[in-house]
Amino acid sequence: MDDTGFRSFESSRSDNYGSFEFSELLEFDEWAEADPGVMVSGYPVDPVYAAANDGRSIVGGSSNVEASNASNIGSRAARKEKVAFRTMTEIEILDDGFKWRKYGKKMVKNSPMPRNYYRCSIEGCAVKKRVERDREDPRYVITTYEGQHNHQANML
DNA sequence: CGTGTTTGACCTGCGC
DNA sequence: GCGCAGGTCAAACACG
Repeated sequence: MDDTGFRSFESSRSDNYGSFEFSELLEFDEWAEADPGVMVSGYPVDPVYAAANDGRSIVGGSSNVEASNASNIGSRAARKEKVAFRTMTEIEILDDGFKWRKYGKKMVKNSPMPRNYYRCSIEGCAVKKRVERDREDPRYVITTYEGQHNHQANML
């Protein structure tokens, strides 16, 4: 497992996550902005959502999709990944092993609750995270990850 | 003293 | 071309 994250998550959690469980993967969009033809046909495997899972892997393994399409462009960051999923939890600050810095809050019309925008604190890491409450189920939190980390998640 | 959070303002894209 | 919604930035503040 030499992924970009997905480790060091076994002993940092508290009991706050008692009611923490993944409900379902809402949606995911991946697109190659350079060459749509090389787009991976699988699913976006961002180690992030597995890390936030406290041991229960929701997506299983397979995290080498980037090696498949990075062969013709020659540069990384050739594609963005957006992963959104709903989580049943009281807290909205899901600690996935990365350090997040909130950079904005916006009131969305679709939801009575404002949406929060987070960004990875590590320099060079352009991963963004968007946290918002489910409109129909306030006890659910919709977390959207965008991008991939280029460092270890071991920075707590 | 350093880091992270807060909040309003500003910018951009899209729809009409 | 204008308006709306969403997304981002930046200054000030609070906290460790």
